Amino acid sequence: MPIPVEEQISELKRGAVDLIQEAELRTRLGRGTPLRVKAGFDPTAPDLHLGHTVLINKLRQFQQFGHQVIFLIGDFTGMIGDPTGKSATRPRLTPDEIAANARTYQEQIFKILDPELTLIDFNSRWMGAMNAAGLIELAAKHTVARMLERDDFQKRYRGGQPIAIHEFLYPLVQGYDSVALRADVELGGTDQKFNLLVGRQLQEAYGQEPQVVLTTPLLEGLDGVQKMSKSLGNTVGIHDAPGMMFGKLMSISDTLMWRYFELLSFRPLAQIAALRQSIEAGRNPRDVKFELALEIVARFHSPEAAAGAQRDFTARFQAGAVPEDLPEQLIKIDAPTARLSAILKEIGFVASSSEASRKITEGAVKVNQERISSHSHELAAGSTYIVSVGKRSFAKVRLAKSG
RNA sequence: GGAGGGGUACCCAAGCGGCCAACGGGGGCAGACUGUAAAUCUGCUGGCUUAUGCCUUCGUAGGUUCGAAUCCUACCCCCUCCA
Repeated sequence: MPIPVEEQISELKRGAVDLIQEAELRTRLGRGTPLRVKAGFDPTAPDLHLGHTVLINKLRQFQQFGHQVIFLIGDFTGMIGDPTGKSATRPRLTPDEIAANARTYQEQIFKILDPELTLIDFNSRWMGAMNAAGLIELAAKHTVARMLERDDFQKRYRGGQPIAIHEFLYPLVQGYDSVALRADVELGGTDQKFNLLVGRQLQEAYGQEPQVVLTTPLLEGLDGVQKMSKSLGNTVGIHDAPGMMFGKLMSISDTLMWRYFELLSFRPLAQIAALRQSIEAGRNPRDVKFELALEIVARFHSPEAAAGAQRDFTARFQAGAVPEDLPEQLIKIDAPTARLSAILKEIGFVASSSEASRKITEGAVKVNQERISSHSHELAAGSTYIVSVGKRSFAKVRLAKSG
């Protein structure tokens, strides 16, 4: 019943950047006992997007091969703040906040992971109990020279930038987590590579077999160039509404679509290769993109929601229809009528009434499917309108006189 | 400590007394074409109850002037070279 080792390895390597060491992984898999697979997460409020799910998808693959996933919430390391990248000081979280964040994580990750094979743990469990002597013992197991091998430490050291001593503790504690958990494998993004390797070294120092390290790439955002990140506004959030999620996925380029298939789809590689061939044979890439969008929306919502999103999408863009099920928004105005530009601003379609004016000039604004060209167009209280800016922003608004 | 260069709108970057709400590029948004893709073309890209009107903006605070992003003074920050 165990899945053949080579089959596991080829699937686990899919989309991965580093696998250190492949031979060690092969040996461990060959023993036939489930591996303990660890990945660490911030204790801060999770607001996951598809970029984060690349790693979680990889955890899922391990589970499908019967391995044990340990979802480690770094509530202790959170006190330090990972110095990787910029060091925005983190506010200390209370135990209640941490517990709440852990629940949010569960809610999100169990759309991908199997709860039966997922252990959620907190590193404060062992780090909170460690005393100063233990910490010194831990610190004695690593050297400054090795620490300075890390790219950003090296740059800062060379550049005369300060490095606080406690920043060295972050990789040490993260590495010690692997010791405490007796991890067989640790997963992380490519930016975590150094920290993951420290885990290997520490396990060795503590007399354990060093963990296998597997890193996953940073997913490109919707623009196809920069990494997916909230601050760049190129994300697909896993809480995005079905229609929104579907639309965003349809808007990616054909090239990027394959990257998403590789890293986000659960389809076997052979099936993806077949999809590629079908396009070469003349199939419309849009239809293949539909398949991707359907799969992802179904994962985070439901197959029905995905099918609905596709119908809506088709109706909207191929037949020019208004989206189904637009929630009605109630806008209170204090006069019998209100200027359209003010309403557009009110519902957030434009940032200012000047922008609203520009959009009207551009011919992007419609009310009840009619293009509006007057800057002083008025909407009346007591009526309901479908207003839209461009092809993506639609709203159904009902105006009511206040007071 | 000494010498020099620089801080302009989301980013880069012109402008160096009025024609500057500020060239150009990037990014973004919209229109056309499409497969809501890409590529391409076009327009827009401070704010204000659209006004050939008003208000705010060119590191910060003052000053000169009819008039300053542009000149002067002080201050803050960044970079390069020398010691």
